[in-house]
Amino acid sequence: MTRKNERIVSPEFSSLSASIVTTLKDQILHWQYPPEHRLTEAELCKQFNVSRSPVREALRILATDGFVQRMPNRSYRVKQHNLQEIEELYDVRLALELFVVERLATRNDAVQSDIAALKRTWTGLLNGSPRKDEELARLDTQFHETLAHASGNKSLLRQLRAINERLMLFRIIDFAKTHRAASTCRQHLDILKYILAKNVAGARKAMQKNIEEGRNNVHSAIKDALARSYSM
Amino acid sequence: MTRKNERIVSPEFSSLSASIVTTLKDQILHWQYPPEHRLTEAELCKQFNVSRSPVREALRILATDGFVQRMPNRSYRVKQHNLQEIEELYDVRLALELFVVERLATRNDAVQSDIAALKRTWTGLLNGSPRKDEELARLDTQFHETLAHASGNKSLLRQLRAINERLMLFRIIDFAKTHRAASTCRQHLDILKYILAKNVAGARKAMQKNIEEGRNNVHSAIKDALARSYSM
DNA sequence: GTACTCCATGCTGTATACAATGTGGCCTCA
DNA sequence: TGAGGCCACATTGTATACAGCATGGAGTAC
Repeated sequence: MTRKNERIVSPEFSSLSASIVTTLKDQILHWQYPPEHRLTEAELCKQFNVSRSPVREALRILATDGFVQRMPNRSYRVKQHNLQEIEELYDVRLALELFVVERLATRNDAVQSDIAALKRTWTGLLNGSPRKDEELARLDTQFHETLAHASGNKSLLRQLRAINERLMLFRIIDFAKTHRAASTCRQHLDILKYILAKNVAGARKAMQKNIEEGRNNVHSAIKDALARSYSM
Repeated sequence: MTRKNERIVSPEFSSLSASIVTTLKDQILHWQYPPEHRLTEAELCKQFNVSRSPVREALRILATDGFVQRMPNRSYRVKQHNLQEIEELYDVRLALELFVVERLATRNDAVQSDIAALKRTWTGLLNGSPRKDEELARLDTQFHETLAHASGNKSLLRQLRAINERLMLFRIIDFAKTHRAASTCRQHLDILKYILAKNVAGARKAMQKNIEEGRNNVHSAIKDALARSYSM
């Protein structure tokens, strides 16, 4: 039996807004709201059974994280990522991650354990049973973020995380492509190999290939989707 | 004669919080508040003669922009950038800007006018009369952001701007170094030269040298400052 | 003198009331 | 019939009241 004023929000969060943020992010990522959907404060107040203060705060956070678009003195709307923006984010990833592998291949001080763990994981994935798209997308994200972590630059890692959060939607599309899983495994193992061999140029090339393949998959998938929606 | 309830905030901002944000940023950048200084909402309410709502919003924005540090359920404090964080930010700059010059040197489509304008500006600065540190820091920032703009990646430009905002304090330190102005001019002109010559490796090297010199200046200046403050 | 408890205080977190702004529809007038 | 002005409504911006958490100091036991 639910009491009238019971909170919908998960208890593991100290503040209401933080909980609202994660819930909304999750809902947006799972297409619960269509792009361009209008979000009003009052509506969310009812949905979460809280007052406007935490809802407002959550919306501001979502806006800076790029999940919703704020229109001053009007409402918010679920952000529609256009093709160009996605390409741009993939390029920023490229910039950051090429730097990461270069750093790792140049001075690999205390990161050997991280690299070794990744090697085990992705060798296992290459030979193991197939996984769900969403899980692969998550593991792929984890691979790239682990490398960034190993580079020791916390600021860079934070930026990369923010980008990956926004791209998660499209990474899932990426892994819907057949054979993408196997090719990702091989590419990831390549990257690790070059890092361990301290081959900077090779590591950069391997990383570039990996990211560009993802970008191309997403690009064509979205163009197909647009073409289909126009023809309807 | 000031009326009792007159606003201190500038009128060019639609919202109070936006005005508070820029004012506080400016004050923090000009050492109005010492690092670690505690900022309470009530105090700022009095200072700006507004209620807690816009002040709270402003503080959240400043926290995500890295100017203040939020301590949940406690107050905020003016962020003290330690040496490691600054180094990290310089590395993120490096990652982004190496990508930018590579892009510019590879496919320089419609950016010729931007590049040419920068060339004029910095040739003039090399031969012209000396400028103030703060103005040089501003011009330097502008140089790097113009290149990012010319690369056409709006997301990357936004990230770079955010970083530069945080680093402005230290860029001014950088240009306090004698001869830094002249060497910056030469390095900037070098970068432009290699871009126009479509020499990717040269452009990358030149950009790296320029950024690293700034980083080293800041590094030694801060270490000196710390040493002095410990000996007092 | 030290460590522990408890409470007062200051501050943020949340709720709600009021002000201001933008939008859409209706009405009027040419 | 079409354009422009005006008003009502929906929604955000701002102010304020109340709740709850965190800290530090007084007081007490040992």
